[in-house]
Parts: sequence; C-alpha cells; structure tokens
Amino acid sequence: MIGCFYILDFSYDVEEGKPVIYIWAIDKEGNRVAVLEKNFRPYFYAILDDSADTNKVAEDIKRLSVSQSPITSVKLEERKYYGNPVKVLRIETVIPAYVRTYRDKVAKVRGVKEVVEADIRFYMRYSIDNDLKPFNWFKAEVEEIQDSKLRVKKVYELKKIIQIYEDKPPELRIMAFDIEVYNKYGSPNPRRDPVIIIGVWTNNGGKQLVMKDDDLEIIREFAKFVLDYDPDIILGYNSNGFDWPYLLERVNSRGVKLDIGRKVNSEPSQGTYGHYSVVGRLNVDLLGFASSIAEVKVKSLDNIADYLGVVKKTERVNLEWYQIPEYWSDPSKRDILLKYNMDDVRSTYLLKDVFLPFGEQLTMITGLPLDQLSMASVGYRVEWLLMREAYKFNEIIPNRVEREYESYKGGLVISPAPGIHEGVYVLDFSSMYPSIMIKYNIGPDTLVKGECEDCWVAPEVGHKFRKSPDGFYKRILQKLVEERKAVKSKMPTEKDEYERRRLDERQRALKVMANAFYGYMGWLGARWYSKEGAEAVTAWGREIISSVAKLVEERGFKVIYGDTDSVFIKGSGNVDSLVNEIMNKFGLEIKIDKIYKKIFFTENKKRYAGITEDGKIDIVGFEAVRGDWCDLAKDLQRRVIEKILTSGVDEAVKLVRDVIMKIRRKEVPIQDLVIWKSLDKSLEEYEVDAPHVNAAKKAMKAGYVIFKGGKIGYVIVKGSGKISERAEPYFMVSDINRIDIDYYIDKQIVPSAMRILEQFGIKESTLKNTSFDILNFFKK
DNA sequence: ATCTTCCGGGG
DNA sequence: GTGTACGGAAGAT
Repeated sequence: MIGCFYILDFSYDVEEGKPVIYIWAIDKEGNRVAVLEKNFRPYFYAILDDSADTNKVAEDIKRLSVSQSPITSVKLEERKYYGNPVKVLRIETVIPAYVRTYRDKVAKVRGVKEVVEADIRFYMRYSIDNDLKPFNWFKAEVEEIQDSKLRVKKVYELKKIIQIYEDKPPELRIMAFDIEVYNKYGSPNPRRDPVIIIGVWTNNGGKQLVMKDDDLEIIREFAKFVLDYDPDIILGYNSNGFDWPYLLERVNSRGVKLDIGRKVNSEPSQGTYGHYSVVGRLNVDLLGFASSIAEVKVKSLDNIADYLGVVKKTERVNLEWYQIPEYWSDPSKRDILLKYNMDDVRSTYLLKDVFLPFGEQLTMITGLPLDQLSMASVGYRVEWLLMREAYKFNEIIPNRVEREYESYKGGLVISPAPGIHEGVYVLDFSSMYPSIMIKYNIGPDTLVKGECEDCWVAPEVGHKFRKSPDGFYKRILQKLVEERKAVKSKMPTEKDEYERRRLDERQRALKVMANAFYGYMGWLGARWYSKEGAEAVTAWGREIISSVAKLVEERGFKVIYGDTDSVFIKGSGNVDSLVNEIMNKFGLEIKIDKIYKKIFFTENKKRYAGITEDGKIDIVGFEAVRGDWCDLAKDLQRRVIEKILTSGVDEAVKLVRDVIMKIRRKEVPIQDLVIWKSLDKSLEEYEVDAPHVNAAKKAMKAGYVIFKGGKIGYVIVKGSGKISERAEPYFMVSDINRIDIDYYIDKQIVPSAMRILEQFGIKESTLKNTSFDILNFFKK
C-alpha cells in the first residue's frame, strides 16, 4: 500500500542481529504510526593512498570480518575531499556498533590513508542518505505489520520511498510538565526527598498531581497520564537537567520503571550529555532555546516568560525555591505553592508559541530532530546542515580533529565615548559576515597557500582564496540567502496568517543559520574548521566597519561606539539618507536597529545601558543580575542604571547612600544578603576552601545533608580570619548583628554600584562616607 | 596578564 | 548508543 507520513523522530534497535530503524510519524488521518526500515546497513569509508593497490587493500579489509557482524561489502567509489577527487573504499557491515571496531582496524591496514564518516549516528546516517528530515512528509510504499511492543495505532514496514515533500504539519499533541520536590535545607536528594507536586499542561488546560502519602502514587499517575494523552512533544524547562533525572532516580531507586515511551518498557534514556530521549516522542527542553536570548542574563523560567511577554512576573506567583518547604508544610500557604507550580507549567506550555515555530524551521533546515536540536549548540546545528549538503555534493565529511586553541583578531570595537549621550542611532549590518564569506569565497577548500593568480586577498592578514570555482561554504550560503529571499518575497501575498508566521520563522531561521557559519568556521570542534577563513572574515569586517565610521564622520555625524558590525552614531543630519548611502556604497544590508533617547557608556567596551523612546531599558554587558551576588546588590545595580537614565547621577548616588545607611542601621532582611552558589562537586573534591564550600561543611556538621549539584546559600558573619572561614549557611544565622556589614558594603554593594558610577567620576568614599548625612539631616 | 576552575537552569 | 556540551566569567597564580 501507499502511505503519507509526517516525520517526528528516528530511533533504532538491533533485533535478531540486524538493525531496524524506526521512523516515528503521523499519517494523513492523524494516526500515530511507526514506519520500520529493516534494510539499511551501517557503513564508512577508507581514503586510500594514491599509490595503493585498491584490490589488495579491499582484500585485506575483507579479511578483518568477524562473524558477529560480518563485513558485507567493500566497494570502490569516487568521491571528493575538500573539493578534490579521491578514491575511497565503502565498507559496509551489519551491526552499527561494529563500525567502531572496524574503523580502528581498517585505519591500520596498509594503503589506507584515513578512515572517515565512521562517527555519524546510525539513524542520522540513514536520514542524511535518504534526505528524510523530521517535520517533512514522505510518501512511501509500505506494508502493514503487527508489533504489540509499539504504542502506536499502526506499524508499517518501509518498502520504497516515493517522494519527500513539505506540507502543512498535522496538529501535534503537546504537553508541558514541571515537578516540585521537597527540599528543606539545601539540595533535594531523589533517594530521600519526595516529588510533592507534578503539574502538567496541555491544550485542555492544567492538571496537578499532589502527593498524599507516597509520591510513587503521583509519579505512576503521571506516567499513566502521559500514556493516555500520548503527547508528540513533551515540554519542560531544564527538564533534561533536573526533572527527568530526578524522576528517574526517584522511581528506579525503588525498583520501578518510568515507562512512558511509544515502545513498551522504554524509559527516558540519557543520550548525548544532558539530553533525555523518550522513544517515539520529542522531549524538548525549552531552556535550550532560551539560552540564545542574550538580552536576559539569568535565564530562569520566570525571567524568560516575562521578557517574552508570555507570563508577566506581575501576573504570577513568585516564590524562591528555598521557600518551597515552608509553603508546603504550612496548610495556609500550600495553595500559593500549588499556584506557583501551575504558573511555571503554564509558562512552559505557553513558551511553545514563541520557541516551537522557530525550532520547527531549524529542524527542517538542519534535519536535526527537535529534541536534539533544542540541546545542540549552534555549532552542531550548522554542522548537521553542512553534513547533509556534503552528501548531496558527493563531498566526504571530514573527521573531528583535536585542535590547539589559537587566538586571532576579532571584530573591530570602536572605543566608546564614556558618559551619557542623547539621541543615539544604532546602525547595524545584520548579515555582514555571511556576505563577506560569499563575496570572497572563503573556506578551507578555497584557501590557497603560496602563489595565486586569481585570488581574493584579505586585508591585514593576507590569506588568499581562489575566486572560482565556488567553495563549499559559498555554495551553501548562497542557497540559504536565495531561499530566504524567496521566502521573504512570498510573505506579503500569503493570505493565511498561520502560514505567514511560518514563512517569517523560516526566513529568520535561514538568517540565523547563515550568520552562524562564521562562528562555526572558527570553532575548534568544527569538521570544516578554517582558522585562516575566520581570520580573513574578521579582517574584511574590520575594513568595512572602519570605512563606514569614516564615511559617517564625513557626513557630519559623530561615531560614539562601534562593535563588529554596528555603529552607534549621533548628529543632526538625515540618518535615512546616510543609511541608503552606506547600503549603496558597500553593497551590504544595513538598518537602523535602535534609537536610544539616552545611553551611557563606561570606558569598557561591550558594556552600556540605554533607554529607548518607549522607555525600555537595555542593559548590555553589566553583571547586573548574576546568581552569585546577593539580592541587595543585584537590585541596587539595576536601580542605579535606571536612575542614571531617568533622573541623573546625583539621584543614583543618593540611592546607593540610602542603601548603605540602611544596611548600617541593620534595616535589611538577612534574606537579601544571602549569596547562592552551586556545589558541582562533592565536598571532599574541592581543593580550595571557597566560602560556599566552607558554608556547606558547616551545614553538614550541624546535621544538614548537602549534596553535590545543589545550591548552598550563605552569609558572611563578623569575626577574624579569611572570608571563606566566616561564611555560614544562611539558615544558621538569624541575628542580623552577627552579619559582617562591612563585607556587604565593600564587596557587594559598592562594587556593583561602582561598575556604573565610576564612569561619572564618583569615588567609593562618596558612597561609603554617609556620616555627614547627619548634617543634611539637620538642614532639613 | 594568563591559566584554570567554576558555572548555568532546576528544587 | 557509529557518543559523552560549551562558552564566559570568576578565581588562582
């Protein structure tokens, strides 16, 4: 029969000594199905020495065959390696794990120069070779089979792929979840501390499972809920880092399995570090997408949801994690905790509208399934796209090579003019680096060392790149740019709003991918690494941005700051015509990215804060909100920035002095002075006695159990000796008189305020010397 | 300054 | 599962 299937994910198993690839999919009728490919076999290549006797090498390789997974074929092929034709032997076996065994042995055979493509995950190999990408449809000849182990409506065996195409996706079932655990004094231990609440959210709204006597009951209920609702996508926030491992250890330590996959008896299993895969479903950790939002420094769920306007902080219950036991144990407060959990899981669910349409497009471009894509760094995303393209170009995928870090000169940063400026325009070349890579045909395969007749020569560094034929990067980048152009031209005429949104996400994803190529090329882990290429890109970039700065000044504007591909300018001329002139002169897309009503710079590069016309404050580069500063200092820095932009320096100084006076008068709750740090090792493993390590040791001595991976909150108390010796767990200090006020003033409040105020000529002593305020007091 | 260790999100 | 993050900043030297 013929069927059409929308691909969700791939997995594989070895059954009766043979690999079976599972294509988890949805059919035209909306049934969840599995399409099984039983005939695909793992393989890899051996690149031969020019002088090698092909037949002899092939015979030698065949002789390595073992009966558990025999070498089934060794075939000569013509392929390309960095653009040059090479002879390779394609070596095929049966069981994927044996590729590893054979690759080491084959590498030692005489006449073999290098073994390649032996480190590509089996089901991805299948996906690349057949151009099957998740979130695409394929039409195929299939035969229905029975398999009671699979929790899907129908199971098919794949006979022949007829066509792969893009079409509207089916409605996906999406579920978000979030657990709360009991965590009195420090980090929760899954062998001891129960899961007290499990919140889930689907398009039917929220549901909460609350522990009564034994949390095993609610975890079982949760597993049953998953199987009943049968989600295609399971959303969490840091679920790979916390919820999954916690749930798993919680049940496994009591001999129970968390059986929630689309295959019977399949638990979520740890894949590449930190990623949990649920068979047949896409387990997506939205933190992976949130990490790319540079504007939000602390990527907590509430911060991200607030920033994206999904759930505002003012519209939700805000609790700190250490308040959980208190709100759980106190019957009058428990409802607030339940609401807190619902707000978290609702936020997670609603974030899907922001992240999934974009993730869907990235998956369609890279072919990386959404669950892996959410965790993969930008480099891996780019690389999957490159690997797919390489296959189409008959190019061999180079191996990963261990490389020594070599620094090279980056983008040009024009030193800021410190102080406050008004009416500042930010002009931004949004695609400068990919444009340079295309224009100058940059890449490892086009680099010419030595004499070159017809090459582009990079300024400053002198690297040469041949003008033709087009290199690997250039060809792919051009495809991305052209597709983006086509998508953008389709958008205005698209009537369907949903479809228009998809097109917009597509063009954005294409741009993001293209912009990531430069970073990829200079990433030490890149298969297609080219230090010379990356160095040349920044060199051409510096040339462009300094020419632009010169032109801007010639037109009567003042350049206040510039970084890599942007210039901050002010002046009374016509900015729009300036933008047009730059665009024509340099042949690059440039736009007015932002207009700041007020902005201030410190002497440091990459650090400024500004307020736009609509009153939005951007804080860039300041460590305003790091987790390891106490709340008092974090809050103060943010308020100092706001005051400077809205009222002026004097008001900001007054604010700091007020806070210092307050703490001197001990009018600050201890809670605001707690510094939180994570313990990433067990206590014995630490070689230095850092404050948080000491505090944790004291807590242990007092009978509290502190575990690796948890957070410890401490305060610094008065006394003699090193600071680290005076760190005490916050819950062991209830008397504010024990607090070392000077430490907080000198190491927390003043430094965080001075990061801003030193630019305005304020001295530390001005902030700290609050005694003469008594005079002011009497004046009033 | 340069090298090494720590950290993130979650509860 | 054909494998084992990563990039930046604080702390140490």
